[in-house]
Amino acid sequence: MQIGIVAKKIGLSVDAIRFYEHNGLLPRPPRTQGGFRRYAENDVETLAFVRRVQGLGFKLSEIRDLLKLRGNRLQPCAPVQRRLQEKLADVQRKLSDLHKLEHELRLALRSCNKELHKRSAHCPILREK
Amino acid sequence: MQIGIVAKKIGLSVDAIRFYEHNGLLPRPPRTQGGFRRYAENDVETLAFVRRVQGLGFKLSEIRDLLKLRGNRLQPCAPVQRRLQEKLADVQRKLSDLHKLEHELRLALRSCNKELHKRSAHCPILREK
DNA sequence: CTTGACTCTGGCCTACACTCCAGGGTGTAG
DNA sequence: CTACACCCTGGAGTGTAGGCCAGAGTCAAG
Repeated sequence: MQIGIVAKKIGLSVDAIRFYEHNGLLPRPPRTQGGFRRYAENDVETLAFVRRVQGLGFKLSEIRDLLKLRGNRLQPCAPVQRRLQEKLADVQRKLSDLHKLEHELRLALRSCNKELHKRSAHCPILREK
Repeated sequence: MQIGIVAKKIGLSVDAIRFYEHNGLLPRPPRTQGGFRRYAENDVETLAFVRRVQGLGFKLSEIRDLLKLRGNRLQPCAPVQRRLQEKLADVQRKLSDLHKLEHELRLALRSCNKELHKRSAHCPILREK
């Protein structure tokens, strides 16, 4: 399979696939005499895995790490589970930050609303110390 | 006041202040004969404003925009309110995305847990199609 | 053999908000 | 007058995940 076919199958750009190879997320495939990359089904699965865990919020550098585990004969769950838990904790931190931010924004909006009722020309957000 | 003093007062780096000036978030201040920037209280307030709305999740380009409103004699609340509402909508979108992600991560963790109970050597995350 | 679609490499570009640096000049206290 | 801390400019670098491009080469079908 040449790179464009793989790209279409997986829904990635050709550039992205080459980028993954360059960054160690996909092994260098054999080449034709002319230098074209020749991929096998296996590579498609690897790319599918990459997409899947990317969808779980993992960075490419973290995925590279997961791919090492995936390459082992023994594929223990525990280290994967640890990474998932860390990621979950990250997400929860972000959620909590965003909830705080949401609260701040609501407070700011409320102070604007009061000022609108007063028909004042001075927005409290712009002036507040 | 020279730039280092302002930086300390506000809790910004000297570089950041120069960066803000360069990007139109702070007016170019008068200089000494030798070329040192001389800031007034007003500039400190502007920087404080920048930090405050940055804390509300606004980008520097958006803050530049808010600073224009702040420069007006009339300081109408309505446009500020509109921007706050847009920002709130952004935050809510992000919250919703993160909630979904949290859910996905929990599902993944659950499948790992089941496998651990089975004492299997094959992590479902690594193998799952 | 020709055509047209595909692929190759290398390198530069994007957004964001700065940080860090070299090589030089300045301000001020003692 | 001499330290020494501070400041100046311009430009490069950081991380993330690729996008886009030119100029050249290759593959497969007809």
